[in-house]
Amino acid sequence: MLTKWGRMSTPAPRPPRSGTPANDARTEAVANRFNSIAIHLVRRLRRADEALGVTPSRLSALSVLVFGGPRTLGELASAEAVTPPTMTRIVAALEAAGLVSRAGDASDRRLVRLEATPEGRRLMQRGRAQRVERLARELRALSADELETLEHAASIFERIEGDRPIG
Amino acid sequence: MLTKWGRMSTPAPRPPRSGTPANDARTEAVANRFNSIAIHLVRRLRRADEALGVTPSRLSALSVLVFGGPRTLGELASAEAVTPPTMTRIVAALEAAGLVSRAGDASDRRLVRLEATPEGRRLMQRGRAQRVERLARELRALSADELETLEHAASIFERIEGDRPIG
DNA sequence: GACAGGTCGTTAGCCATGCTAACGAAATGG
DNA sequence: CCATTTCGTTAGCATGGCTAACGACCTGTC
Repeated sequence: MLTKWGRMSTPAPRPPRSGTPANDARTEAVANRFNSIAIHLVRRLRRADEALGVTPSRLSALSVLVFGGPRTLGELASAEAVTPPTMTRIVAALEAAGLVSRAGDASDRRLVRLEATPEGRRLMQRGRAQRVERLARELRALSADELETLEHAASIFERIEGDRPIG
Repeated sequence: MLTKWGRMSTPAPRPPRSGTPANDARTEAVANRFNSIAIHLVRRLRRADEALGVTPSRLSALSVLVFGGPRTLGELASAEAVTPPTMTRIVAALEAAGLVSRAGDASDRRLVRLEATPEGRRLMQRGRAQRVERLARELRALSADELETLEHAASIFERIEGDRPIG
């Protein structure tokens, strides 16, 4: 369930591996906990990104271009799981900031191809540490085992979400 | 770094337990990955909550009242890590929906005390499964070990964030 | 070649949620 | 009593979600 940090500290019981109702309750509890965690992480992220002068959604889109390479606006919208009008707006801001450049497509004149500018790339590199400094600082207090747990959990989430077509 | 799911699959090296630069890079990488995960989870959550007719931020605040008990508006804002004006607006919507009730405080007339209504409580219970059904469904494909990893990771995050005063 | 249907990105409008600035009411402390 | 602090609200702005509508372009069929 969606609730405050620390309120979900009731550990779910260990069910068998099969998809039993108890297992369903367990996965639901996990999903609820991470939904709450996500909301608070995004709020934290928003505050950290203020120092960079770029918002989380914009940086997320820029990151796709920087690390995933150039793509069309529709592909970027799909990759970021938002509608094209939303991405149009985000890209317009990135362009205005000189972080993304836009070009047509020779084979299909409807398409808008987007690419990170050198400045956009530099900002991703430079801002990388600043953006997550606060969270990273708190993660430093964790043991290596705990860090490994988080890394493993991150991989699980990325695998789940990675099922989506990248385009 | 903030990027698309599946792009952070490069495992960080295993550093020693001490706070070395390599460990700093590792925690930073973990922080970056979870920041990206959080953005996408919230987007997914937003779509799921549409069925309930209540937005994620509102449900998060309601959840605090339902499970954490009544509190002042300022306390709720603090618990949710937003400013009082923002919480004023969120609470106004919850009140309009009959999910939260407001009262004065006998010992300090400046204070506004908030409490979940029976309807708010019922909605939290009823909507619980619906809200995270999609993510929970995907988590069902995980092994028990993986679920345990996620549960452990959730507890770590909740501990980090739980350091904040609840008020 | 003509045309219907589909695709792409943009514009407009609406809503929600963050923030800051400003303010009035109430409480606190000297 | 009065200056300062605290609390919640209002107003304004920016951002980011969405849907609806539209024009430009592409594709497939006749």
